[in-house]
Amino acid sequence: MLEIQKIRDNTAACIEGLKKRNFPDPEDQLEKILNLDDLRKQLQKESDGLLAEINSLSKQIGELFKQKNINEVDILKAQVAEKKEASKNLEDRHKEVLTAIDELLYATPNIPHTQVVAGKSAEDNEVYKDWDSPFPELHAGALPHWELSDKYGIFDLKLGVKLTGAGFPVYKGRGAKLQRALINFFLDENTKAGYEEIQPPIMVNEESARATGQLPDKEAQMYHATLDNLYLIPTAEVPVTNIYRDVILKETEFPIKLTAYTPCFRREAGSYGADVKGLNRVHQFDKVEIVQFAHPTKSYDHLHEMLAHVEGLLQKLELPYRILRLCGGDMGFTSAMTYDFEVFSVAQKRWLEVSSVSNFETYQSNRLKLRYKDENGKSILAHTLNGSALALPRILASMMECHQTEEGIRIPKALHAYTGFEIIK
RNA sequence: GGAGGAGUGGCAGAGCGGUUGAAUGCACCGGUCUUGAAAACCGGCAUACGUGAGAGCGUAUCGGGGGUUCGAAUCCCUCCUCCUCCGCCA
Repeated sequence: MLEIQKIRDNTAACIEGLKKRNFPDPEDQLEKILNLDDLRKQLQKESDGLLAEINSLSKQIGELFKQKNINEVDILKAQVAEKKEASKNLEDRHKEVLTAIDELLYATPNIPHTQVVAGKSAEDNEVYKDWDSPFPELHAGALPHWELSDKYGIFDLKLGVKLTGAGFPVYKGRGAKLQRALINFFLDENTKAGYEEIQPPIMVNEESARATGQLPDKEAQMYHATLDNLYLIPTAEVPVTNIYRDVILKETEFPIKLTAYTPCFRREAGSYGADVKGLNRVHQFDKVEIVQFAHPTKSYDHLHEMLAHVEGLLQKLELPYRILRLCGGDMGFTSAMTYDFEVFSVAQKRWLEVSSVSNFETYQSNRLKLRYKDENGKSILAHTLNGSALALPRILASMMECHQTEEGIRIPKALHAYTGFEIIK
């Protein structure tokens, strides 16, 4: 969530930023927050004063007891009782105001970076780096991945329906092996680039889900094990980022770079058509995530370093890609800047999103309470970043479609050592 | 799942109703000494919010939440976590 101090110091810039996202009536929203914060300060001042008086009276009572001056004690006790009543009321109001502020902050998205353009939807995204070579030529009768899957027996959605429900694919044979190969390939590449491999739990508690912003507003996106009040993670970002919840780092520890493979679970109801066909949108999928915790002055350097890393992966997979910088309206709620990677599927004649790399600046760390000490010993919020490197189903689909030949699906060279085969036929 | 024990500062560990935000040791930082280092000695060393130009002051926090009391790290309730024993089990 946003820092109130930042809103106070840069109100105009915050309003500008929210407008880029088409956030309705940002002036009103921020004003409400600031007014409530003023009220909060005033209430705390009153409450602290009252508590100080109570504390002081209690000490006096202690002294009087030692002196066996019981009559005086009763007078002071009465005073304390009175002040306590008032203090209780103040505290209740204080809590209410705090809750109200939180609710408003939860409902306010991150301020986009100044370079992010205004826009309403995907059409307004900037092409940051286009694919400038010809697209690979496919043979006549090239197929979309769901038909290729039937042809070569790569995954089985109907079987998933039998076992679980729609959107839970079953991978088979070389398809399953390819999944495993990709996971290992990505983890190895990420590790080589300096990311430490983490194997986190794939269920998290409420506190973790709250800290990375899945709760309260995106509750319906997550599978919830109600008996134990645990949530299946929608992305490794949740457990991995929470490793640094309530942590104060040393400035020298930056940057912290972590990578994790996990299954991801998303309920995402409400889409239809080509968007959800085949592997385009499923409820359970595998993803290798990269996460960085960075010094605020360096976070954009790291963002671009992550970009270059993901780009390298796509090159090794020999896929035609482009990089978009998302406009304000298409960016995620918590992001300050996001780049999307898209692979062009000649078979489907459209771009498929395969990775998203974002800088959250302090939006996440504020809720996480992830800070570092600067040279003056002051606590400063760190920046958090993450990206997919990479998500499996979309990549698998892209590879199937882009590398299909009349003989079968060609496996890019970089993967041969992992798959043990060079073609799926 | 059952029975018992325990959770205090970065770590270890006192305190078990009244100047205890918390002894002591270790670690860490600064200084003295030293050619340098070590040792020794001196000093510093939690977080958040409020307030103040600042020094500082106020408030809250001893696993989380609630309660008793004029006053709680200390008593009570509840939840969580860890340890020991029994049961079950990949």
